[in-house]
Amino acid sequence: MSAAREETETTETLTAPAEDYLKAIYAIGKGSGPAATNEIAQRLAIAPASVSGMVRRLADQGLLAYERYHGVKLTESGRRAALRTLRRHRVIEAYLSQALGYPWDRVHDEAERLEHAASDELVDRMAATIGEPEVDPHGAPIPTRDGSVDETEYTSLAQLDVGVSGVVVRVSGENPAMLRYLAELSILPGKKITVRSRAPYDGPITLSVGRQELSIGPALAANVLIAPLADRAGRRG
Amino acid sequence: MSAAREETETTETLTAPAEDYLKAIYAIGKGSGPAATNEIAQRLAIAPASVSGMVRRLADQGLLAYERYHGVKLTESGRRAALRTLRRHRVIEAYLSQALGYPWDRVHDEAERLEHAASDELVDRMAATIGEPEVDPHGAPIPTRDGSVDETEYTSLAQLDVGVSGVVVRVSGENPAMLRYLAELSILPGKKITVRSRAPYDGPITLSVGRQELSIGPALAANVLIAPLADRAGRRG
DNA sequence: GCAAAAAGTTAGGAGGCACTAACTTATTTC
DNA sequence: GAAATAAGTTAGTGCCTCCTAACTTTTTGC
Repeated sequence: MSAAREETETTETLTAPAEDYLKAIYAIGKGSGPAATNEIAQRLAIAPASVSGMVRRLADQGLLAYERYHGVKLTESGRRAALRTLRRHRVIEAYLSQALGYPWDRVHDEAERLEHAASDELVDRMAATIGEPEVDPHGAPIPTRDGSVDETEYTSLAQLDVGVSGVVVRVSGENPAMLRYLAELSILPGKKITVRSRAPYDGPITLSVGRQELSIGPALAANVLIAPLADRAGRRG
Repeated sequence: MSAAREETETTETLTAPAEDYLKAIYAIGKGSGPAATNEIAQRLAIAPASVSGMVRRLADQGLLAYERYHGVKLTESGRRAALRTLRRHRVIEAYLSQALGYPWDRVHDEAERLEHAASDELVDRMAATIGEPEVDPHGAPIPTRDGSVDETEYTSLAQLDVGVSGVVVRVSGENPAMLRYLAELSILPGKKITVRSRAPYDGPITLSVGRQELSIGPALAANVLIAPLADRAGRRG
């Protein structure tokens, strides 16, 4: 019977750290599941002890459902706030890339700061200017103004069976060096990929991209999300 | 013999409030003069007592020369930081206006937040995209990357003699309602204006803008900065 | 099912930045 | 030049967000 401590929920402006927490919790829980204190701490690169305090404050604002020792979940209001921030972030990324020629490995860091400063109006104007994009430069879906997102879960390249082909829909992870490397290999959203072989014990995965053949480690492959094509396995191997 | 407390001056990133203080001090001292505690407080809409503490911290960082009870002055390093922020602010205003169709009465508030979040690279890309503007939408000069600004002081419309003509170079002040009103009257940077008459005791000033004749109060006129044209007084009255 | 490990919490502290109240220093003004 | 006024300062708080250290609860592994 945890006392429901609601606050007047008046869409008071959130601080930048608060928005970061909500984004992290959303990402962990995929929008609805619970998030563990340690995981939040790890994502935000802060000490777990710091999370307890902040989480309590966010719960007091009605953004989180929090039960001591049992992680947190976003409330409806928290989810909305998280999606608003996510929309800002991704629209900004898309805008930086399309309108200002920002390199795809650097849009993330810039957007990470701007998302807390840009007004909704600015974000909407950016979106309109580049033709209301549906995904950011990494292929992540952009939440709509009214808070809905495509939450389709794609298979990662690391899980794809040998012989299967698919289209890269998204690259998760924001490490610039990794993004540059993937770009070098031409593993980019929209590209068609076929898994040629997979070495056991977490060995390298061989694939064809266009007319190139290359192999990458499973850690990298796990960041590449694929929409499988009609499975014509056996066509070759 | 005030002990010169220098800190290693390692261009550590400034907080948003710190940048705001430096901007305010720059604006008050016109880049070099001293700024009074009370005036800083007023510009930033905070209590004078709050200024003392912050000013000490900025002095400790080598950004200000501060002597108790005698106001502050920017150091060279402080001046550079102030101009960097000012450049960000004005480039962002110009970009919002030119690239995103932002209305001129609203660019200020948006830029006020973005200036603390945008990287130098972003600001430079914005500037390049709109053709390296030299002034913002209100006519304020944009500092260059290397920290130089046009510091010309223009005459305000309130001080202009009757009969004198000039071109509006800049509108100071950022009150959206005031800006909208000026736009309505077509008193905008680039417009040619002639002072027709001036009522005594701070009475209204009559002027022609284009083929319109209108009159405004001296408080408003003080915000309109003019580059006088060759003085052909007597051409009319 | 109980002890060890893992996860999560509180306690206490620090720095930034604001506030009010009370005090000190400068500046006016006669 | 001394009293009144203005300007500026310190003192004491509070909130936000982070930290480390020490403690508690939950989970795991045998």
